[in-house]
Amino acid sequence: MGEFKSLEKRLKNKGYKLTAPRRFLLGLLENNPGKSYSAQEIFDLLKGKGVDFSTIYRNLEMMAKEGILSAVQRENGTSSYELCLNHHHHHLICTDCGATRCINVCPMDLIDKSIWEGFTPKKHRFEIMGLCPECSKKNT
Amino acid sequence: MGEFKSLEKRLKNKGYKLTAPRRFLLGLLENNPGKSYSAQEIFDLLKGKGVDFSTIYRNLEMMAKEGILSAVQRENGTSSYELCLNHHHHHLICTDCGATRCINVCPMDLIDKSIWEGFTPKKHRFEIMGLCPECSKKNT
DNA sequence: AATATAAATGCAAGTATTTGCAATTACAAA
DNA sequence: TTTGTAATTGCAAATACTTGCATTTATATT
Repeated sequence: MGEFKSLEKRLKNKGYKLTAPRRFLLGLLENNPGKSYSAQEIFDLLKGKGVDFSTIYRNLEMMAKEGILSAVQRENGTSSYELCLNHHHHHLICTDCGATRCINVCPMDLIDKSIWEGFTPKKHRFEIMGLCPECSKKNT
Repeated sequence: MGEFKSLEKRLKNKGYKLTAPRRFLLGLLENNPGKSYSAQEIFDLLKGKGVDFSTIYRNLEMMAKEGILSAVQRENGTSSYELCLNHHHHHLICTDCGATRCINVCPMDLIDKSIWEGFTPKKHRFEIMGLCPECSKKNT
């Protein structure tokens, strides 16, 4: 709740308007911490609110760019998004049920700086696909 | 050349037919080691050979699954592919000119095993986006 | 509270990706 | 070599993703 309010504030501080679609979107993510959704999934969940797909799509991209959401690439290449309340982190992604779990290790902190050889790193992507504890048991 | 022959053999050994589109595809990648191409780029380069886009698309996916090609996700989400002659590796990707360079460090070797907590890792993705040495200079 | 105005939305069109299927082709077996 | 058969292809249709633009809406200003 407090967190939710502050997310709306963050949007406004960055100069964005606080519209109904954006409230729905943040509300959904806020009420499901740790879950990540694709644009299509959010569209389905918000059916009845009359929000257009493209609006969801554009807002997810915008919020990811602004650092309000973090984007996770699923195995099939589609992007999913979740609230990014904390600091920089990566994800374990269950290929069976889709659950994600944050991990705090970042390979950029671990690798040897000598590999760059003139390359200037800006961003990176690191995701681990596999089976979550529950699905690991199921699939034995 | 020798390598090329063996790639065709690997396809046959796995039970795939050696068709004209597949020869074109492997030939192109073989002649441009270290370069990675999207399906669309290969389609454009093979214009005149009369190969359908969907054929290229499906073969790239197939060869990636078979470990003949390695798939690299570009920043915008589209997949590009390159010959995967060596062992497991990751990439530096220039966001300006698109060049890729292989690196041999793998985060999976570096991270602490205690993070799994019941999760069973199967695959992972690790890519570093930034500017290659040339583009680093250009953009100063 | 009314108004001006720039941002955001919904719609529809555009592009890109993926799939189903009938026709074709590689290749194993005769 | 010819033939049979399943894999593969090209085409076209179906999805999925992205964008342009006229209309609407949030909000700063009066």
